[in-house]
Amino acid sequence: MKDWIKPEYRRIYAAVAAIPPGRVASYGEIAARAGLPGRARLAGRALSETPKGFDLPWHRIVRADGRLACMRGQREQARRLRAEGVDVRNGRVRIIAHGLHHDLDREIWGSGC
DNA sequence: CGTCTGACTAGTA
DNA sequence: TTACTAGCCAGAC
Repeated sequence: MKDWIKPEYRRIYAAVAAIPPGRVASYGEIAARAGLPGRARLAGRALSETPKGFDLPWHRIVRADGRLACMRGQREQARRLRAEGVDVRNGRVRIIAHGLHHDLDREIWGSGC
């Protein structure tokens, strides 16, 4: 079993684990938060090789345009996201509402424009 | 070494 | 909206 994980991978896993339930983040966003800007593919690779023992919310990672990653568990990903209250329609989520950049709560409860 | 692949992204048409 | 491009970079061969 793999014991030594690259520091970059560990930071990526940490960034993924930091995503709150009901929110989603893109691969690029994860990479940036891990101190690896512009390396979205690395985030994807890291996630595809998540070692056992890392119980990460992988379903909260989507592509930059909101579409779910074209992978084996796309359906499972949609199911888990919906279970967290994320609106998934036709294989994509609304980044505007669930992305980390946007604070939905503030929009609802704030003073508006 | 070179080449291909991929859970990616931003830009252009 | 989709399709294609260049840029990206770690593994596998």
